[in-house]
Amino acid sequence: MKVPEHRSLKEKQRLEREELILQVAQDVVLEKGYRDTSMDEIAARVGIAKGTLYLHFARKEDLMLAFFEREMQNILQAIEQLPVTEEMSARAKLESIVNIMHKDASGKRANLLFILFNSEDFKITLQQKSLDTLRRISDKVRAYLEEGKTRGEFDPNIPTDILLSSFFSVLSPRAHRRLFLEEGYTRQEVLSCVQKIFFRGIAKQPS
Amino acid sequence: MKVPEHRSLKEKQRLEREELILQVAQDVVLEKGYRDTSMDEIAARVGIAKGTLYLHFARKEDLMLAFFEREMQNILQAIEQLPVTEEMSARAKLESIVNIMHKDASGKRANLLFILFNSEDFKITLQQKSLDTLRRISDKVRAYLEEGKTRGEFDPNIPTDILLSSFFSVLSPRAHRRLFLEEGYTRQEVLSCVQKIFFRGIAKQPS
Amino acid sequence: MKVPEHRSLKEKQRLEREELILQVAQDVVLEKGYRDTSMDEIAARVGIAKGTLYLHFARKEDLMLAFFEREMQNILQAIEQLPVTEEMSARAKLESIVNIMHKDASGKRANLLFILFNSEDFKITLQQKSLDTLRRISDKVRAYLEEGKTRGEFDPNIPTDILLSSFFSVLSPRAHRRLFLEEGYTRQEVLSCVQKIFFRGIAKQPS
Amino acid sequence: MKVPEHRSLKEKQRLEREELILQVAQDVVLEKGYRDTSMDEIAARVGIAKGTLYLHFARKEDLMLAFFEREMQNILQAIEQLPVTEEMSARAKLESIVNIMHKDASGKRANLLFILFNSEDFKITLQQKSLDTLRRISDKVRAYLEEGKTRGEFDPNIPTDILLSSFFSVLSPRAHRRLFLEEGYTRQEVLSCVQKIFFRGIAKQPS
DNA sequence: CATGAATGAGTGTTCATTCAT
DNA sequence: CATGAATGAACACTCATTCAT
Repeated sequence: MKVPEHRSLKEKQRLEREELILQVAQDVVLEKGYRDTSMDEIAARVGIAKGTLYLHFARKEDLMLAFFEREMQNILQAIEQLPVTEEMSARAKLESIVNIMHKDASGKRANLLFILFNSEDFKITLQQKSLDTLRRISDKVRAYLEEGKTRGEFDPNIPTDILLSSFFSVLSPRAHRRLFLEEGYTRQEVLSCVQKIFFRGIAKQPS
Repeated sequence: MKVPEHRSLKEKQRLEREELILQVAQDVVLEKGYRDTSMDEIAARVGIAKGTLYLHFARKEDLMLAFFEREMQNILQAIEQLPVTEEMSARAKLESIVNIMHKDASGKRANLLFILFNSEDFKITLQQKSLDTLRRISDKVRAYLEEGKTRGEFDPNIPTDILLSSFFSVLSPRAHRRLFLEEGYTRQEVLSCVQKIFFRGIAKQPS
Repeated sequence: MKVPEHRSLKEKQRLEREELILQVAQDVVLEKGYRDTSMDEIAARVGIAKGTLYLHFARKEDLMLAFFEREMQNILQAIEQLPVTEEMSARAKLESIVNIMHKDASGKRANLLFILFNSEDFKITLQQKSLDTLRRISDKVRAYLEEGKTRGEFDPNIPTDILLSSFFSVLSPRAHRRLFLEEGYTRQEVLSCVQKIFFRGIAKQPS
Repeated sequence: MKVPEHRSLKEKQRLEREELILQVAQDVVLEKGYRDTSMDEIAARVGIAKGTLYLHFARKEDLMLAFFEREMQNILQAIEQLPVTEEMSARAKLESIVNIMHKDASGKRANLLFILFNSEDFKITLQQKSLDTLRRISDKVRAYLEEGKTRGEFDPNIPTDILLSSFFSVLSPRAHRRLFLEEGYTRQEVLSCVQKIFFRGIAKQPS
């Protein structure tokens, strides 16, 4: 009995520390970007030696990928736990997804994902590991878009690929960053307008 | 009289070289990204010494800023030279602008702007220098958006800031990159669908 | 009575483990060389914690020295247990020694000694600890060389030191490695030729 | 005329510096071995910045290879410039080669070659670059060994490969290091004895 | 003005060694 | 006694920037 407890204590501490590292790494990446985030700085901010960092993540890449993946997992889980009923419209379902993506109060999550997503270096990592979670999220959205088309909610003349691409580009929280940060709009306000635009835009046209 | 002429000759050569540097720098950035573009490589490709590069641009940042600015200038000029007549709808005018942004056959221009716009390092520079041209382009778009509202083309209930932000996010050529590169759509096809979505989305609703 | 037994049991276990460590260390060194053998890997292969390794050997050097010494001890013992009769020629005795050095079928032993003997790092250790066993082995060879001289087998005009040095350089199994590995000669073949050369070379000249 | 002179001046300085780097690198390698020789230390001892080192040699490997190759070239050249006449015996020719290999008063050259030759890391480099010079030297020796066989000087029953391997192992200056350094023998003395052993050993046996 | 050699701070990563548990 | 997490010095290599010529 003793050993398991002991182990799980250590394991718990390990996970806590790993969590801390991920948190710090996120902060630094948010401040400085992927390239300018050095393992040195992360270690220093966490308050551990550089070598210790490498005990948790064998490469800088892995660390970055870890928190990217974690965020994607969070999103995917939230999406999968969404209460979807038959009578809900496709639009309502997609709006729930948008809400999840924007939920993070500080907007950190979205920024982070965006930074990584567009980092020249990270893209390579991403391709190599071909993140499954990413695909599953986008498949979910695609499924709802197609559902909307068959239900007669959305315009069937626009290819689903293009709808998907548009969904992520307009509704991406990053896209409208400036509005919150500099222009004083609330997230809610922006979100509701942008959704309005998108869903009107893709709505099935009265024949 | 002599000296000025001499000077202006030199000045002309200087400008020609500067132009060449900017061209080369663009190519390299397109190939390798901001961070992986080294001053060495630019100098080598231009065929001048590295020191000479620094005679034209005191920092790497400045060089990058310069060609960013130049592209923006090109776009601004094209926008300003657009043949706009009174009877043209606001939508038609905005579509012309979108065309300009996408015109560049290879998509080079758009890629370039996007790379810089999202480069971790360059963002800082951009904020510091607060590019005037950028503002003037966006002012132009904003003006047309507002014109559309007053003309009854666009929904007056959506704040212009949000329309603007949406305009740039959906219509950005970069947003839909994957569709050309991996999914086999043509630029034209994507563009026309995305425009349809956007303009329908912002259209004034029948009361 | 109890405690000593207990102790000796523990002591026995300790020695067994030490033996195991030495075995594993040898294998790794043979595979990867001195420098690329990490304490981590040895510990992992033995199945103990890294800290435990340091309970047995305070430094990496010491561990390496230990198995070097052990091999030398093995060789020395084998040499000392050689059945030497009065009527055996000095040459026959020396040939037995050569056989011992080459006996190890796989050539492991010889490779190992050579690796350590020529390892940049290890040489320092070797000098500091000035391995006694090494000297005893070479003393044995020297004794036979001198015996050969007095018996009239070997040329008395060549200083024994030089004979000794030559003995180890020509007859070293490592010296002819390439011949086995790349040229397809058998160990036996090479050995017999090389011995022929050496013993003819040092034979007393007919006056 | 001016530019060429200028260039050749710069070029001369460059070569001088490169020479200095090679010298220093040799010294450090002799002191510490391949692995423990750091680029930092070489730079510091030369009195230049680390970056400057990399201006001359793009990798540590290249620097090491450069002076290895240089030494081999020196030896090869000396061998090729040897005055060989028809009536010279094969043995005489081979002795000249041995003399060249031992000529270096301090024995530095030989040590250096040996260190590199047996460095775990450098071997890889050597294999990749498959040093031509090395092969040409050994081909020269092999040619003389075979000449000796056909002339009836050397024992035709021993495969030339084995003769070659023995030649380099017995006659290698490194093999007998200890004798000079610790036992007080002169190079000349050792050399002459060792040659005697080798050439007697390989001599054709009276039938 | 043009050059390009020189700089040196900075990067990710490794690994022998220590020590609290 | 055994553990293995933590350390931190060390390494090869890069590149924007400077400056003597």
